Amino acid sequence: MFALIDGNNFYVSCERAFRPALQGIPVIVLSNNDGCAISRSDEAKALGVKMGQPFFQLRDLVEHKGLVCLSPNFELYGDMSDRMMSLAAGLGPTQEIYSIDESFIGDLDGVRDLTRRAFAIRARILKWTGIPTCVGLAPTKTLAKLCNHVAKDSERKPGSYPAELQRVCNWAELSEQQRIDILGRTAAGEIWGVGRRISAQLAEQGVLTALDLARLPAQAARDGWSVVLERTVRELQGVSCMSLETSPAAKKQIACTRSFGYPITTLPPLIEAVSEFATRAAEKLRAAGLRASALHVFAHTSPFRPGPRFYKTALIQLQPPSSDTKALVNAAVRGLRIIYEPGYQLSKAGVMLQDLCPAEVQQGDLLFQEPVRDQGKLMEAMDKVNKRFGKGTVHVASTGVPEQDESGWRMRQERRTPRYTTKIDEIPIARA
DNA sequence: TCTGGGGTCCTAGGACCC
DNA sequence: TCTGGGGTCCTAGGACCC
Repeated sequence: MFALIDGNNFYVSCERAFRPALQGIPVIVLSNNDGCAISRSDEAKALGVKMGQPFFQLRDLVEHKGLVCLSPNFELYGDMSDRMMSLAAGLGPTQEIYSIDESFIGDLDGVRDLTRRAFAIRARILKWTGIPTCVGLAPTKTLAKLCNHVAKDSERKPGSYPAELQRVCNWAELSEQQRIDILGRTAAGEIWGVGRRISAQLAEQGVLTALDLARLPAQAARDGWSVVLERTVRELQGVSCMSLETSPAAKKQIACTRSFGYPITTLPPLIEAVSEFATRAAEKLRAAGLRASALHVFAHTSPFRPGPRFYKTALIQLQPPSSDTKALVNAAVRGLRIIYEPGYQLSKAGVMLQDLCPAEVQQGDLLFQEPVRDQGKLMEAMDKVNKRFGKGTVHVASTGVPEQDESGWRMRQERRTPRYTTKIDEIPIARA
């Protein structure tokens, strides 16, 4: 048996935990650039705010319906997540932290009173962190996800599922008829692993509900789609195909990418932005104890706006593999100069580090020893200073950036205060 | 004016090898 | 001009997740 415990409207719930005045009103948390909604309270969902909906489309709701928009505070959410996860771990012997707001608990076979224990854990999480959660319990991860969805929706949308399944839904305690009923009420696209594309293709074949999907022969799922969908079908049929990943897999890629507040049309601000991304990425790389052998840098125009399209990436090999900010910034800027072409309104850029390897120097790996040792001290000192005094206190200068620069990127950097958010002092703050 | 950021996995197709 | 079959590796692109 698996449990899936996850926080309801997680980022909004984190904000609410410290600002009770946000309870009961429509609230959303916006993305980095205040670009779009990334977390919505139930009230905001009821107003029709969609996940990922751009902020500028929400003006009316802000003005006329009292929608409150908050800029994100990812450090807070990370802290709250840690607390929630350690409490959730109390439900069973093994835990997989699947995302910032979800964890699977495994090896629950034979645990007595599982449903009651699940209620107790969610009550404890609510009491100690202020985060409301729902729990799905089932013999496969996919069904646990479904049960979690049922637990949430039956509370949020009365009538969608039987009311007694609110908050905690245990597949093992359902009758065959109840299971069929639940699967039949759930759209195939709601199932974990079935996204927009595949659900459209399934619909063409007459597979509309989770029940239809569960009744699809596994081989047909494989032949018509892929082994991924086949696994999903089997899991819906109660055959566990996905095990618990208790230790996080080694990172394969580290990225830092951003959309710009304004389109960028010239090279200097782009160099500045990309240098910043490479710096952030290098910090993450060192924090993970890794070096990168390859760096991708990309820039592109907005897919939402008319005009000439530009979408290019450069791949720079790093030999020897490095975690040195100077080396990574240089590589990123070099790549950028290769792909850059004037005449485009660039909306987004980023740096991705790939082919990661452990930072420890292997015995006999003489080639790497000198540079790694030298870089190490300086970078370590930089990380410490930046951790203590704030991001970017010490940084690597990029070549070729003019002193004065009135372009979009800098404007965005200076506009630290979000375009629209509820001011912190307008809302009472609970005890920390 | 304004549309997230960070990931993973799978597959198809090309290059290359014997 | 005719022109095998099987395997591996790599990469790009697609699809998905939160």
